[in-house]
Amino acid sequence: MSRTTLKDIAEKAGVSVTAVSRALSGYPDIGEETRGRILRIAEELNYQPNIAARTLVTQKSGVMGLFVLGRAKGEGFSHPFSGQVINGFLDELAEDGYDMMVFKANRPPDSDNSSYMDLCRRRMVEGAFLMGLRTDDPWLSDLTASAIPIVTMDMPLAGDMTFSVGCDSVSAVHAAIRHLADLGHRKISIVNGYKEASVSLERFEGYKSALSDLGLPFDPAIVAEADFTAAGGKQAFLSMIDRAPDVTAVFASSDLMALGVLEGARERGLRVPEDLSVVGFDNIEMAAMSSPPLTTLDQPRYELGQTAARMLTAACNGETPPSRVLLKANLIARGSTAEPRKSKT
Amino acid sequence: MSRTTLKDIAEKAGVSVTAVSRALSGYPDIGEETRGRILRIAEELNYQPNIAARTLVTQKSGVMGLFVLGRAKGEGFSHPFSGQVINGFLDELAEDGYDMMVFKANRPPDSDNSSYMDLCRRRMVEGAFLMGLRTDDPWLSDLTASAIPIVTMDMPLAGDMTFSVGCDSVSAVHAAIRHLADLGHRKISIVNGYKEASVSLERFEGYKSALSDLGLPFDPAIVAEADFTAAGGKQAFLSMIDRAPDVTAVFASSDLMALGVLEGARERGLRVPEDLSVVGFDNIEMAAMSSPPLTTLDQPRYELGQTAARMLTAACNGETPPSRVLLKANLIARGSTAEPRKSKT
DNA sequence: TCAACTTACTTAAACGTTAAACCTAATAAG
DNA sequence: CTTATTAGGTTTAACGTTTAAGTAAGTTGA
Repeated sequence: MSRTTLKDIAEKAGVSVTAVSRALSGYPDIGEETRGRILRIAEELNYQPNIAARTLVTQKSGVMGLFVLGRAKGEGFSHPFSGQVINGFLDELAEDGYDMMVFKANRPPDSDNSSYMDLCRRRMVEGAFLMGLRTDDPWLSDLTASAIPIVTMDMPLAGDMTFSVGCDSVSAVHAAIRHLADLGHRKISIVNGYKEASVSLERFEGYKSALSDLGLPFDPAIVAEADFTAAGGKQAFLSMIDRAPDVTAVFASSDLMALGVLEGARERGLRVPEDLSVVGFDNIEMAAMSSPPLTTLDQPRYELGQTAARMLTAACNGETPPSRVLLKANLIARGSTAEPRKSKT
Repeated sequence: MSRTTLKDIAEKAGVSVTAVSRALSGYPDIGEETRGRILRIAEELNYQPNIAARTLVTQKSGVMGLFVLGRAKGEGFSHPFSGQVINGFLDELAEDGYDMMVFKANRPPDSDNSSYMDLCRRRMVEGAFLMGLRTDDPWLSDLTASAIPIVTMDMPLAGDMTFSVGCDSVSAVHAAIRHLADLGHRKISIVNGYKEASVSLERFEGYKSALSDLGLPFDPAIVAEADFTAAGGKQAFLSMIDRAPDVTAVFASSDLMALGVLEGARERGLRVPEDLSVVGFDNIEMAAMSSPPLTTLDQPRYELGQTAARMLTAACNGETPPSRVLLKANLIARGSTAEPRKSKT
C-alpha cells in the first residue's frame, strides 16, 4: 500500500540511500555487483521515483503546460483541429520524458484566477504550449515577457522566450486561389475568420497577393468575415452571395466555415461544384465526408504538434530553436471545385 | 528571477516560516496584525507556493490524471465528442483546486512504457479519468484493482475504487426507435459501433427491447456494425441497404456514423428523409449542419465531464459516490426523420 | 615504499513546505 | 493568589530526492 522509497531499497540492499539513487541513475561509481542487487530489489519492490521530491531538489518538474484558450464553445478543445495536434505534443514530449498538464483559460483575467505564469510557477512548469491565442488577448503582454519558453500555435509573438509554429498560410492560400483561377474562376470570394486570429490576417494577405499575382481584381464586396464555425460561415456566405451573385468560387479560411458555405449554397439552390466551387482550410475528418467532398488545404496537425514539442523541449534545454517554424499546407483537390459552368460578365 | 519562498516572506516580516505558512493557510492562531503584514508582503513579492514541496509533505498532489485511450486515429482526443467533456472536467476540478495531467495510452502494454498506475504513482496522481476504454483493453484487470479512484466514461467497471458516468443508452435508443416507429417506420436498421465499446452493447440492447416493446420484428440482417467513424458508417450502411433495400429508417450509434449513412444514402440515390430516415447519437456540432440536419440523441457532454469530476473529487476525499451515474440523452428531432413515403411489404 | 590516485561507497545538506510539539506572556477561573 | 487556559507564536522534524563533500581501502607510479 505505502509507496516504496529509496530508503526501503537501501535497507534491503544494505547500502546507503545515495548509493541506490546513483545506481538507479546509472552513475558509474557503483560497483557492478552492488548495482545489480539494487536494480533487482527496485524491480522486485516495483519502485517508482517520487517526482515531487525530485522536482524539489532539481528544480525541474518535467512538466509542460498546455493552455487552451477560447472564450466560445466550439473553440479550444472542441475544435476538430486540436486533437491530432495534442497527440503530436504528447508523443514527442514522451520521447524526452516530459508529461503535460492542461490548463483552460477562458475566463477574463480580471477575475481572481491566477495568470498563466502564476500557474506555471506553482507547478514549476518548464514550458508551455498556447493554443487559440488571439491578438486581443489581454494576457499578451505578460506572455512576451515570459520567464519560461512558450510555443504558440498559429500566432507569432515578440519576446525571446516565445516561439511559434503554424502553417504557411500565405503560400497555402496562394495555392488555393491559383487552383481556382486555373479552373477558370475570375470572381473568387473569401470567407475569412475573425481578425483577432493572426491566421486570418495571413490568409487575407495570401488571398490579396494571389489575386494580384493572377491579375484578378480585388473586390471588398466579396470579402466576408465569420467566426471559424460552420454556422457563422454559412451566414457570412449567404449575405455575401446575396450581395454578389456573380461569385463562382469561395475560399473559406476553415473547413467548418467551408461546410457552412456548402450548406448555404444548398439553401440558395446553388449546386457545388457546378454553380459554385468551394475550398476550405484544415482538412478535418469531415471534409472528406461532405457532399461533395471538400477541396481543402491539409494542415499536418500531428506534425505541427510534434514540431512544437521539439521546439519547446529544445528551448527548455538551453538551445535556441528558430523563433518561428512554418510547415506546408498541401492542397487536396476533391469534388467541391470544378470549372465554372456559366460565364458571367 | 528566483522564486520567492516562505522564508523570504518570513525574513521580511520578522516571523518564523511556520507563522507565514499558517497565516497564508488561514489558521486562526496568527494575530490579525501579523497576518495582515504577512499577506501584504506575500502579495508584494507575488508569492506562489511551491506545490512540489507541498505535495511532498502532504502526500497529496492536487493532480488528477486524464487517460485518453484509443489505438486508431480519430479516436481519443480527435473525437469531436471529447472536447466539451474535458472542459467539464477542467471547470469542475478547478472548483476544488485540482489540476489535470494528460496521459496518452495508445501503445500496447507489452512495450516498456509504464502502466497506468506506475505513471500515477510517480506523479502522485490522486485520481483518474479514463476515456475511450474498451472491453478488450489489456489493462482492464489492473484498473479494477486500482489503488486510486478512477472514473471511466461510458464503461462501467467492477472494483470498489472505480466509478463510471455515461448516458442512459438503453432508454435513449428506446426513445429514438419509438420516434421512428411513431412516424410509421416498421423496418428500422441499426448501424452500431464495435462490440468492444460497452455502449454498443447497451445501444443494441435498447434497440432490441424497443423493437419488442413496439411489436416490431427483430431482423439480424439489418443489424450492421462499424467503427464509430463516418467512413465506417457509410460502408456498413451500404452493404446493409444493398442486402435489405426495404429498410426505411436507420438508427446509427454515433453522429459520425449517421453522417456516413447520409452520405451513403446520397450515393445510392436515396433521399433523406423522404426515402430514408436517419437518427444519430451524440449531437456533435456537425449534426445540426448536415443536409438535412440530423435527428439525434443529445449527450450533455459538458455535464458528463462535470459529473465525472465531481465523483472523482468526492471519491478522493473519502466519500463514496454511486458507482455508476447515468445522465439522460434527449432526442432532438431535426430534418433527417419523417414519415416513410413508400409503403413496402 | 610512500605519496598519489582510483574505486566504491557514506555522510551531510539542501530543496520548500506542513504539522506536531513546545514555549511564553497575558488573561480567566476558582 | 495560584492554577488553567488561551492567544500568538517558535522550534523541530519530516516528506523523498539529489548532490557536494568526504572517507577508507586497494592500486598504481617512481
